[in-house]
Amino acid sequence: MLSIPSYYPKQISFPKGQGVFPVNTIYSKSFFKPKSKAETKVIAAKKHSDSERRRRMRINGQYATLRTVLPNLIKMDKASVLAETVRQVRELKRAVAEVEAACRHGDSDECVLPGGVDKLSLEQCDGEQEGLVKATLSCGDRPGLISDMTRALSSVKGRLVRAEMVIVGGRSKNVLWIQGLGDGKEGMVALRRALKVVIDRPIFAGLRKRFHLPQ
Amino acid sequence: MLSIPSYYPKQISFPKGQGVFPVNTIYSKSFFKPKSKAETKVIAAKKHSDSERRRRMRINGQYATLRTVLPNLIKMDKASVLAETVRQVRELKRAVAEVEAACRHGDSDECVLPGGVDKLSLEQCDGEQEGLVKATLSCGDRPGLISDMTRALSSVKGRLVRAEMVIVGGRSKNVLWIQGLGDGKEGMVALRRALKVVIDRPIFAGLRKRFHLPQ
DNA sequence: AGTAACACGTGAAGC
DNA sequence: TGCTTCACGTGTTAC
Repeated sequence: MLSIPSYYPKQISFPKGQGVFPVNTIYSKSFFKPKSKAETKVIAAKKHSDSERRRRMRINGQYATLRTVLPNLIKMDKASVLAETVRQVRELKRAVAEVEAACRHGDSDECVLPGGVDKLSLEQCDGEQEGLVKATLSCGDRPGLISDMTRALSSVKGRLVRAEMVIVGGRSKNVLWIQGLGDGKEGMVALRRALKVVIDRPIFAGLRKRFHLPQ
Repeated sequence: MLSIPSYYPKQISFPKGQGVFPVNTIYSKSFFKPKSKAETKVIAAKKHSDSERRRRMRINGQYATLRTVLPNLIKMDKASVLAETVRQVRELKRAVAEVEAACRHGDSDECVLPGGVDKLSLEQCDGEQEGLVKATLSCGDRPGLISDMTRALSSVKGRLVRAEMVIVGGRSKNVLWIQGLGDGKEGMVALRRALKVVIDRPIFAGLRKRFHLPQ
């Protein structure tokens, strides 16, 4: 534990100019072009220590940010800040993994019905309506499933005229009626492909990849 | 970017013992009790630089751990490691918050049915069975809801003899028949209190508190 | 007192 | 070559 020492740089602690030679921030305003060996050395040293100070400030700035991002990090020394960060990051990753697992197949005792198989079928409705297609898809329910379906539909030409959806036992069954796909089979193909993506998308695929979560 | 310099401490870089006076790890095995000013000074300096080295090792050890915990941190200099950590931690927190929000009320377009109000009602079954109580509770579905109910039931005296559960539209309706609560109304009161907790529990309350998530 | 944490400047090494 | 990053030892401050 630490109570933020006062010797922490309040601002930019500017050069004290205590060198033997006149040295300023621009590192060489000397009019004598042929600088002496000693002078160049001092200038280089100054430059060096300056950039080192900048580096320290960069690092300490990130420490400061880190302290604001995660709780309970203020008043901790650097080593503890890092250790606590590691701990909390692990916890966060575990949390995400757990939530994901919970959303994927619900609680174990919640699986009263057999898992079922993901299915997708398209069907041309010959009847009163012209060019009406009925799409039936069933898959595991997940947050964002309907959003994904909406997005998929907006990527094809037709428009949704009716929908029936039911979620039970952690699975989702959806029947969609789409009109105006076009005459050829291109519309059907595109629709099938788009909906296939929705069905096949793993839950939180992005999260899993981004943070190297298990499974 | 950085390609892991070779001057990284391979192992414990032990004292080189280059001082004017014999100095070892125990910092003073000198037989001459009245240590000279100079000697104590050197010993103190050694001690100081040693503890500083230990501090550095502590910090660098945590950097190493951090590099293994989060992806894409290897081959990054310290400042970038911290910056990337900040970025990824923010992303993780956002992810948890999003998932939580998604699980809390589903996607906005998923709310085709009115949200409904959380309800809990207990009812004494007068009939063939002795001391049978029917509890009906409906609330928003969430991961762990059934676990919570199970826990709640295990905390009261009676035992579950029958249950009906249905989840639709992100909401969960549950009817539980409990037997052996006891004759008085204490059993009913306890059961109601336990189930009330289940209904009122916010989703992922723990996560939210632990990581200071918004809302 | 003595310990712990920090900033600083410097030499070394890699690109 | 210069620029960057690091480890190191030291001076300083706080408890």
